Amino acid sequence: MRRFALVDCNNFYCSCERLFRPDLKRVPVVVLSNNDGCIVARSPEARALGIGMGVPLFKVRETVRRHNVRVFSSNYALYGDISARVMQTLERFSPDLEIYSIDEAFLDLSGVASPVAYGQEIRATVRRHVGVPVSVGIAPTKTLAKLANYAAKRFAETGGVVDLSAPHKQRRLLAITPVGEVWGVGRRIAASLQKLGVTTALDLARMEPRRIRRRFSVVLERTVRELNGESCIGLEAMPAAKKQIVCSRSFGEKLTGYAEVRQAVCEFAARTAEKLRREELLARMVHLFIRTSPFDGSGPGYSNAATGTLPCPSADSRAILALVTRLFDDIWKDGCRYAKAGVMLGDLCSPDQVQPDLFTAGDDQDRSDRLMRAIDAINHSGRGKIWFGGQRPQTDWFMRRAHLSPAYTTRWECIPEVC
DNA sequence: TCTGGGGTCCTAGGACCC
DNA sequence: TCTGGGGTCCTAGGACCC
Repeated sequence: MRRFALVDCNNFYCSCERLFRPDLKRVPVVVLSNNDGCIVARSPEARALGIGMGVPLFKVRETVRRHNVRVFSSNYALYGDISARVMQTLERFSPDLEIYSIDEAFLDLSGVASPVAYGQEIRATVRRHVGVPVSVGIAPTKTLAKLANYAAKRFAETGGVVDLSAPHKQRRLLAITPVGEVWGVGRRIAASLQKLGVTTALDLARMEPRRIRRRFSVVLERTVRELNGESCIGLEAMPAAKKQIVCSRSFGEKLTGYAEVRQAVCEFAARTAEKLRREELLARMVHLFIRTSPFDGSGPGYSNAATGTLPCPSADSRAILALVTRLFDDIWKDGCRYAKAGVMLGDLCSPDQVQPDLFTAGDDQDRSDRLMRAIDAINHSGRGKIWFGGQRPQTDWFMRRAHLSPAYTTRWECIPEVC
C-alpha cells in the first residue's frame, strides 16, 4: 500500500527560539512576521492565553504585557539553518522526501512494516539530533497525512504520531474535523461549503467528486478523492524550477519622497536579481508595484503596478534595475504615504534555453556574468557590500526588527558559550 | 503609532488564428 | 433578418498554501 508520512515541526519558529534559551521552556513565546507586524508563531502557552494566529501585535499588547509573553522578531537566518538540519535528519528515514515548507516534509513510507513505531523513531531522532519537537501523520494520501498530523498535534494521547492507514480510523477522524482544517480548503471555500451543509471533513469526503468539480474546481475534486484514500497528489522529491521570484516589503515607516521610495524599489530589484542568479535562472518579465496602506486613513489611497519585458532574458542587475526605474517613473504619484513596494521577476528560463541576442551575445554576456559573479562574491564574503547607484541597502525604510534573537548557528560572534 | 512575505495553481475572458 | 466552430495563448484575478 502507498503510504505517506507528513513530518511537521511543532510551532517551529518558537521551538527554534527556545533551542538556545532553556529559560523559555513552558513560558508563553510568540514570533512576529517581518516588520514586527503580526504574530506568526505561538508556543502552546501563548495559544492558551487566547493569542490568535496572524493577529497584529498591537491588538494583543495588553495580554503580552500582563502575562509577560516573550516576543521575538523573525530570525530567518536561524530558522533556515535549523530547518536544514531537520531535513538532513529526515533524509535518513526515507530516500523519497519532499521538503514542503520550512518546517514540513512528506516522506514516502510505502513498505514500512510498523509505521507507528517508525514515526516514533523519527520523532525521537529529530529531537535528539536537532532539538525541536515534531509530529508525524501517516496515511495513504497526502491530504489524509496532513489530517493525521493535525490529530497528532491536537491530541496529546497520540504521542505525536498518528497512523491513518485503516479506513475506519480515517472516518472517525474526518467525522470530528471541521472542513476548514482540510488541506486545500481555505476560508472562502469553507464558507461556500457550509452553505451546502458541508461542515465536517467527512461531509466533504462524502460529496460526489464530479459535482464538486462543477461547483468548485478540479483542485477541490482532488481533495475529495484524497480524503477517500485515492492518492492524486504525488511526492515531488525534485524541487520544481521556480516560476517567479519576488522581493517585497512593508516599510518600517511610511515613505513619501520620490527618492526614498525609488531607492527602496532599486534595492528590491537588486535582491531579486541576486536570487535569480543563485537559482541560475534568467528572467524576461519584470513587475513592480507600490502602494499605500489600506489601513491608513490619513492620506489618499493609491496602488499601482507596471510590468515590463527585458529585450533579452537576463540576470544582470543593471538591466533589471534600469527597467525597474523606468517602470517606477511610470507609476510614481506624489503626495502619498507609501507603505509597501515590491519587485517580481517572471517568465524565468535557464540560460541554456535562451536564444542569445545577436548584438549582445558572446563577449558582452561573458563580461556581464563575470561582473555579477564578482559582485555576489563580494557581497557574500562578509567583508562589506557593494551596490549600484540608486540602491540604498537596509536604511531607515527597512524592516523593524526590535526583538531579534542572535543568529546562534550562522554567525561566529553569536555562538553561545557554555561556561 | 503599530496589520508579513513568498510562492503555486486554476479559471474566465479576451484577442487572435484558420 | 441573418452573423461558425474550434482552437491557442495570454492576462488578471482569485483561491490556496506555509
